[in-house]
Amino acid sequence: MGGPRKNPNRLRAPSASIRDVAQRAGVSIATVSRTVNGISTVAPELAERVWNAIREVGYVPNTQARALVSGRSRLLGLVVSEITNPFFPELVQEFENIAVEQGYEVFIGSTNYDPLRTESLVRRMLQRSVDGVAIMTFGIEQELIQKLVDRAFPMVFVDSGPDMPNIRVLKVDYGEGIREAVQHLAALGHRNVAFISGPLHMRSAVSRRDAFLKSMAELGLTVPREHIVEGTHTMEGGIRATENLLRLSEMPTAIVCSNDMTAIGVLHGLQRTTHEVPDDVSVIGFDDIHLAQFVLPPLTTVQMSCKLLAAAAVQALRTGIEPGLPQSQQTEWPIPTHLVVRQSTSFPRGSLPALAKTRSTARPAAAKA
Amino acid sequence: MGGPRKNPNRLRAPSASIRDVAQRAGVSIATVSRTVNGISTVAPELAERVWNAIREVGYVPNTQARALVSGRSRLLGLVVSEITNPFFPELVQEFENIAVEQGYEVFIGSTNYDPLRTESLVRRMLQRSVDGVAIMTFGIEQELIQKLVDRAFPMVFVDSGPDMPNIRVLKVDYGEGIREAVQHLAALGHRNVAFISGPLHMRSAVSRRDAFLKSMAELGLTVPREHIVEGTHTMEGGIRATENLLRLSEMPTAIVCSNDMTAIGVLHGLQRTTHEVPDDVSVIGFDDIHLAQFVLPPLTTVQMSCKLLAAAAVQALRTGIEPGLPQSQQTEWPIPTHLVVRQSTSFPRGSLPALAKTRSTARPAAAKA
DNA sequence: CCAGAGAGCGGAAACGTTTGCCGGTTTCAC
DNA sequence: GTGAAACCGGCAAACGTTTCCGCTCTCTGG
Repeated sequence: MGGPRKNPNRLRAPSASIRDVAQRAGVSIATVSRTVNGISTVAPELAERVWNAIREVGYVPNTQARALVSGRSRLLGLVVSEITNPFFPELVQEFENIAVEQGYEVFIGSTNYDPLRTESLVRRMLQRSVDGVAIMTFGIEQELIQKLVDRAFPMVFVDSGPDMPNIRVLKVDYGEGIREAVQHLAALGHRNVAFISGPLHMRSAVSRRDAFLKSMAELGLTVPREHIVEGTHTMEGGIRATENLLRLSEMPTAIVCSNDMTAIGVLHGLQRTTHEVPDDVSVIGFDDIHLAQFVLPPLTTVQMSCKLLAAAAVQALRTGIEPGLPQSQQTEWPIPTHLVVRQSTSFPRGSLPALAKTRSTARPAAAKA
Repeated sequence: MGGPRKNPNRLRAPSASIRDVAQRAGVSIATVSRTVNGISTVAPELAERVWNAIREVGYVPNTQARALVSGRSRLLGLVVSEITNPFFPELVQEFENIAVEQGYEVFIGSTNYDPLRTESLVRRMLQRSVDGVAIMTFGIEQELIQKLVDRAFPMVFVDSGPDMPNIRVLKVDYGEGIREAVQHLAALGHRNVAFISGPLHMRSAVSRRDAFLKSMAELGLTVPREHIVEGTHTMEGGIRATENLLRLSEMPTAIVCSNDMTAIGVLHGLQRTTHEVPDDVSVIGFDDIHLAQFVLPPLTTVQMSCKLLAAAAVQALRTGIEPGLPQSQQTEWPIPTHLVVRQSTSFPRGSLPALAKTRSTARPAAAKA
């Protein structure tokens, strides 16, 4: 009978420990441990007895003790830039699902673009001894990263991490999806396409803009400088940028946005000034957040799959954490993007009026290069 | 010089331990521990020496070991219903800020309204031995809760927990804010006000609807049954509910919604059918999510402060965790709600046209009972 | 001058695991 | 029948803390 506990000042009655199980099953704690961890050198009928004992005493392994002795916490850090931006909760959700599936727990934190906050966040993660961390944001202090790299700490970046060994990077193929978007517009007859970028101090925002310019150039389409406006990746930014575009002498017939929130802002900005989408102006977003399906009109957008992103991130981290895994040498993980055509894009205003009537049935598919 | 570690198969080089500090400072590990934990029986100059040593060797206490021996993880569980619903990220953010401020870390999980998922989530939290959990959602299995109650496990519910001892409840005062909303509308001249509720299996949704009916009754205003429609607390639900209201012979001049996403859906539904807000119909939301300020028109809404909610939740949990704290007997924590007037409400269509012109300057403040 | 109290510090036990090592039992080929 | 090999399972040493207990001083009061 498990004797009385020695330490009287603990908070709550501790639950059954490995010793209780061992006693009940009539084996040593080592055998219980091996059984729980699925180590094959335990005889089947003994394992059976252990499992029964575990069920009977209601044993739950103590994570702290496990982590302490094994040096692994089975905890993954996930750093996002702001959790209140609709794209991130979806990512967090998927990341968590996948991590849990693989037996990990997730430690989430958002930086709010604040370097100090970021630093303290990473520090807190290390203090909780996460096994690795996925940095899905930008602007983290170089110095802090260097420290982690030196300790061979598993890290994953999105898009473009610092160019260091032992760092894995999820390479999002912006070009692919954005080319599809541009070609979709071109196929519809648009020549005059504007782009609202994200804040240009973000490398991902720059990548998206450059992908847009490249795709336009490929089709021999020029983009006047005033048709590239800098937004903020928020609805407000989209609204403001739209106001600027509306003031132009030659308004574009289509607007491509660096993310969906911007595009939704554009939708609002246009509706406010009684421009119809897509009849007067076509709008394309980027990300394919959940909301994109439910705005009016449903947003045509370039999908960057949260699921793929999350799955790649978890997988990449695991290759850094668990030595035996395949792909452990892979440092770049490609993430595809694709156009999803909904109802915010159509023929340019005034062109092909006959076809425009039947637009909803005659939706052209995205053109492939 | 700290001899070589015994266990060769750990992942990464362990960082400095309490022993390294002790050695460097020429004291025992007990003294280091006492210094770190601010126990006053350490002589000042010794403490000084210890702190120096800590800085020199870059010591960071090992959370796992701490938790193992002290029985406390300084980890709080936070269960929300769906992280992708814009209200929750804001709550999560605030909760995290406050928890971290008080030296806790947060273990977030979302149930997606799935009882199975909820159960496994709570189980995972217990396995990570959280010190307490805030359940900001509904539909959790009674049985599971009972188990936790039996273990005197600190828990906080929003709104209405099971009526059990040792459970703390954040009592949101829906009546207050909703009365302000209704009186604001009545003061503007509205008599004919509809309500779009949340899913009625949620007790909070029922509470909000009842608060609305009560406030209307207080003013002697009747609400025909078809002016109460059930939504889903999502944008889609708001759009659908609006479509239903528009089909009615007698359309309401104002619509109060059970949450902001619903109200935003209503905005879309009305714009789609060329009804102007607020000139044709006034709309009021609930929650005051960040987005509410940025839709067009900016949404008049009842604010339920995330910050207050989060602060109360953390504080209530702490009273259950740390024995010495004041307020430890308090089981109900009141959360006030208040109307925030923006631009989605105005005089009813057709009435007071002269005043309506100057509406933006003549905005009436919320009436108090 | 001495007894007793207290302050300040160190030794060591405990927390609940994982895992290296070793000893015992079986199996099988010769 | 014997030896080696394979297989299983137990012992005990870690992991890095907190905290109890007891020892040594330094005061203080008588």
